[in-house]
Amino acid sequence: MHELTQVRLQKVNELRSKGIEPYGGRFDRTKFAREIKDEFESLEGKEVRVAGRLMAKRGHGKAGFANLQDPSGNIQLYFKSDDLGEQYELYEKCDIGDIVGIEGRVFRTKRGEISVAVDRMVYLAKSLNPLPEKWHGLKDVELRYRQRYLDLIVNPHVREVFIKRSKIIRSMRRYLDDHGFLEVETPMMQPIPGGATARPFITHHNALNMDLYLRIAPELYLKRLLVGGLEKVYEINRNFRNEGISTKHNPEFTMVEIYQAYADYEVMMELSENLIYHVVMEVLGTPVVEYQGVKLDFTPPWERITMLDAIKEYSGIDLATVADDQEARSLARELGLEMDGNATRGEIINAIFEEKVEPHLIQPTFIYGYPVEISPLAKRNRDNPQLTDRFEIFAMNRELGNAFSELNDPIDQRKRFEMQMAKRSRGDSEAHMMDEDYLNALSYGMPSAGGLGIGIDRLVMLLTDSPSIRDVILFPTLRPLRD
RNA sequence: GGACCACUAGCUCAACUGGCAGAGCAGCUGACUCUUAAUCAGAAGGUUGCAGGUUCGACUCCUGCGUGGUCCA
Repeated sequence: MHELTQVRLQKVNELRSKGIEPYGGRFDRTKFAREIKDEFESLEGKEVRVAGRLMAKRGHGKAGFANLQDPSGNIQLYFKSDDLGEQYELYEKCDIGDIVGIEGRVFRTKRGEISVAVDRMVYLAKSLNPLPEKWHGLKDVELRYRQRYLDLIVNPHVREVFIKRSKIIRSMRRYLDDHGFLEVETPMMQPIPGGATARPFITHHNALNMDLYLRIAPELYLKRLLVGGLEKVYEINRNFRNEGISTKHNPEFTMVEIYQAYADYEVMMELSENLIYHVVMEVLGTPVVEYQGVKLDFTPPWERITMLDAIKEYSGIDLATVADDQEARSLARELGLEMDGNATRGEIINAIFEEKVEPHLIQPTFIYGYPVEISPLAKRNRDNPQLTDRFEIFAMNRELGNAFSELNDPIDQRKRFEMQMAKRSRGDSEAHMMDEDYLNALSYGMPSAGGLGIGIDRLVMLLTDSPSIRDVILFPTLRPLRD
């Protein structure tokens, strides 16, 4: 045990031996720090009760100051031996980091600082471990993630990020609720993981003696609800993907998925623009977001461009004339792209897109017309069956959302699953699995529909100017510490 | 998975080309009844991420490992 902790434990014992409880109970706060400052004119001279954590202490012999931090901000406390008598010892025994309840009178110091002159103080929690440094805070990123509670105590900006995250999600919910969508919850543990291209986590149910997968997406369950007649549904919750960790990927992350019967992908484009614009305006009060020094304007309408046109525009390559897989592969070789020997035309188009176009997509943009091979759940385009009525939202070179006209033809859906199964048998562990139960649901008739998914963490990153996804997830996935 | 970088007191950081491990904050002792990064005086605090190696001598050089970060796949 550290020496600093021992000193504090000793203080706990001393307090107890004097009949003072270091870990108090209920304390009825009457004012927040912010309120005392805002309402000073009417509060001056009045009694208030505040509670929070002591963040600084400045002693002057028979008087002293401290700073109290509560969720609204900071307020200075003034302890005076003349006022407190024997209780002044409570001040002398308190440490930075202690959580206390204070009763006192509001006043302004000679230097102009609005303060509370303490008449009574109770310990609500004596802190045993020293807090990080008051001026520089906690900088070590590893410690910030492992001990997020410390990060939240000493780095005010971090608190703001997570408050903003909460506001973003609340705003999104309210918008969807107000537009007639029903929030639902579908299984996080699924017998067949579907709805995305990703490797799942596996877990085991003992009583049923069966393996279950943590979901990679809620999509197939939400579409079963469309079959069931719930025509406008959404779900905001966690997905789990068993893949690498980066500044843009965490194994568990939050998505909103939205489905609307009788709509299509164009309706979902409008919904995307309106929803995100609404959220940005409500949370930031301006449609222009500055991210890492770049200004992003979310005012609708956003640019819309097909994947093939975007490739032509940014690389000069015209892929419309590339007819089959064979031709696509030789083109990929010419471009120096490392592709699997079995790569299809659609996969190669996508690879070229990622390489040549994505780095240019800064402002919010809809890329639409995705190849059918990489879109196993999307409806084919009427005029070009090699493409689907699918789009992705890009901003700041990264994918923010994914949407399409939902494939509701059970025969075509079976073919798509079979194509995916063929990829699986060639060793692609990310390819979709066959889901007979889902096909059965489709066979009862699923209304035509548009579906949309938006990555909440990535949206929060943009709106909070956070460079890493770990800055917007309270407890990002980390390896446990070994002894 | 690969490359590169980081790891020194509770926290934030120093330590030249290999030559006595140091400062600020926090903590401790003392002074101080309007300070606010309070001030002043004093004492204390270390397995330099871990394990090896080279060397008269390693925070520093080499190898392996751990954790984290950035970039790439």
